[in-house]
Amino acid sequence: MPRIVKAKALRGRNTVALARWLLGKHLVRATRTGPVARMITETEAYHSVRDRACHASRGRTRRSETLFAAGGVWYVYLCYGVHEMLNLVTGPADFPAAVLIRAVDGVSGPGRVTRALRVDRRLNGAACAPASGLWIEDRGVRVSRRAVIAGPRVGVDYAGPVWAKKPWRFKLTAAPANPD
DNA sequence: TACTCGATCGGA
DNA sequence: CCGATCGAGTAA
Repeated sequence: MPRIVKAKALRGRNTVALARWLLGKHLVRATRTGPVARMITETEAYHSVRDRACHASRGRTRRSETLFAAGGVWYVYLCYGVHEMLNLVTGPADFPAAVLIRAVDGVSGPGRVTRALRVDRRLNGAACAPASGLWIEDRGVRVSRRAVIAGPRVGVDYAGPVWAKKPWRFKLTAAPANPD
């Protein structure tokens, strides 16, 4: 049976480990007709002010403020003036880190994920919990180590070779087996 | 206030 | 390959 992932689970572990851990979990969106769940299939980690690809690398600003919250809230921002990007803030308070949801089952691309689930900046700073209408569930999908491929993050060349090359993007290579 | 550029996507 | 489209960040 589904277990709602609580904020506490997002505060202790390293962001990179969490990005991998989130694969196979379900992103759940409340709708008029009830919750819609999509399995997370691709993520990227953004970790600390040192990470030049992380929006917090320029310090605590109006936009990056959400990244400094304690893990368990959503960070949603507009990219290229067109696409809403959905991130899950991780780590303890005042440590800026987040995981970008790049794809869910059947929906490839971060801009498409938010469009499909009707997510926009109104959810920025909101809790990852049923109360906000957007949360994460563990539905028992098991993801083996070799079902995951790690690679460099997409579209962050501007961060310089050191950070652009970090293998902090995680993707399911094949559909993992479902329980039951 | 005046720039520049982006954690993307869809169409030429 | 290129345009869309707008807000954040920076410089001034």
